[in-house]
Amino acid sequence: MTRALPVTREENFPEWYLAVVRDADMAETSAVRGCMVIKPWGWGIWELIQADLDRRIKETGHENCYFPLFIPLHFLAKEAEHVEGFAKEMAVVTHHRLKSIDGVLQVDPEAELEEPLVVRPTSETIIGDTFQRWVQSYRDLPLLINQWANVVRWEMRTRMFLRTTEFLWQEGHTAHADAGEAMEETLRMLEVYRQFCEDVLAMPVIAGEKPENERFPGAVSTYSVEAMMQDGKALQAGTSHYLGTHFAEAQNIRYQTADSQVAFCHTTSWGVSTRLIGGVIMTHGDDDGLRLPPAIAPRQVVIVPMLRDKPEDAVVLDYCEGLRAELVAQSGAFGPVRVLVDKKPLKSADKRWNWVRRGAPIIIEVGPRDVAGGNVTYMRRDRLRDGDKVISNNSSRTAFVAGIVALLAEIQASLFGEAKARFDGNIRTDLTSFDDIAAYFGPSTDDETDSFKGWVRAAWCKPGGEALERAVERLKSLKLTIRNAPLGQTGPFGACVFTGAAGVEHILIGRAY
RNA sequence: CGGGGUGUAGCUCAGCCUGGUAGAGCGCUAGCUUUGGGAGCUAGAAGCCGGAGGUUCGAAUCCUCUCGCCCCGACCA
Repeated sequence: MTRALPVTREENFPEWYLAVVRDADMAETSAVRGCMVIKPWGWGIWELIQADLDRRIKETGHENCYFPLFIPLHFLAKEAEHVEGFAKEMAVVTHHRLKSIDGVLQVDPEAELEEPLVVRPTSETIIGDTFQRWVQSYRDLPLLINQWANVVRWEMRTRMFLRTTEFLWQEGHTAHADAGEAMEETLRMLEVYRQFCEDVLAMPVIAGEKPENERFPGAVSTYSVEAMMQDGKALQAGTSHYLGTHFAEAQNIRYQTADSQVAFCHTTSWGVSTRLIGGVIMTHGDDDGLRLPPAIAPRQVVIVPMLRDKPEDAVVLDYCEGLRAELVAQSGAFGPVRVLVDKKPLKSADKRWNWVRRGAPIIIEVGPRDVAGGNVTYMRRDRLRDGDKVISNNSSRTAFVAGIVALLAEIQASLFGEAKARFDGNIRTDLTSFDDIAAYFGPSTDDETDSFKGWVRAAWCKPGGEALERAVERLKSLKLTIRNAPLGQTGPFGACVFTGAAGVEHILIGRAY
């Protein structure tokens, strides 16, 4: 049983994940603790994610801006809950100069800033400060802004793509005249994320509201899209917050209404990050490496010429180039087909497996026999093997070119279908008491290689305050968390799994990243 | 910040107990063979053994201090 990775998902899921990141050439650790170098293949995926999502953000009326990396310390002090939420994980700039002292380069003690600057963990405060100047009248509303940026959160434990000290994201920030509009915006962007995850990343998610204890610091309500990884754990793939007037009051974002009253704006914020790439890996990856949905594959078709350092090579290369030209002229839902002829002076078998690990949706191998017959011999990354044997598909060149757009769409759909079946098949709805849940998930262990459990969908009475804390503590003893309360629920609901009282809605419970 | 582990070639690690001045596999480079599939053989390049101090004729190895990284816990997109 030979696979392209040194470790299988079954053997050790966390190690498998790291092996994919490394062997698919996506990213590597850097000299800076917790920060990663995103390599061309990983970056190419991110660029495609950005391009598609950026279009969706603009289509819903938003404009891009850029705000500073540094935030004056006193900005954060304004919203109490917000500070408390982030205080423990901030990078702080206190000096502006270095100096060589006794031949050692060090921070110049005389160059201390009057007020420290924090490196943004998120930009609510500095954007709020700007909005306060931009918003004067109801005619300025709604204000719909987005930015693509890096942010820093000084995390104790990091994991490539899933949780890094510095990460990349987009953060949308909007200001509205009233609660209704702001809530509509919050849910609109949540729906944009849901569609994006499913249609582009081929990653099924459930959109819902986070329980009180999982809210964004300073938010009135927080919503998320939650994806299920292949080890059964949940990944929060995107969030959208209704901030009420909390930030507006803290930062004086006010406007004059049509009848000359002064009112506070209702604001929202929403974001997705490079974490999505981690979600793609753990949704679609297999024991041969990454499998990329064509929509975000930097190269959808890779042509590997079988070169032998002989004169015949020229004919093979010509054929490859001709095929490439015909393929890139095809265009479908994902734009013009992205094709690479891999001419690197490596053995063709090595190149093939490199592209298998990277997850290129279609890998074509061209030898003299294909050239002579006008054929295309290719592998589909979504259906690579039959048992241990690699499946080799054959087609005439003309038929292959004519069918490439449909084939890519089929691969996109098949990856989604596979993930969706696993997702739907692993949400238990028949566990109606906490004891059932405890028995199902078993005792808490430190071993991350626990068997696949998926999630539980159960009714609860939506307690708040201390009652919620007690429920959360009980779940915590099983390493479980409440992921969200799915939107669009209809009753009736059974008894609350925590208290036995009448349930008011369903929540999703599972282990999480 | 608590508990555990670990730093030796690009990577994974052996050597350390019982001090004598550095090894393997993979990768890399070159040559030859092989050629519808993750090949074989031969030769070669590559490490002041995390850092500082000490013991010693002599330290990767023993002692002291220090730094980094990994795993587990508290925190999180």
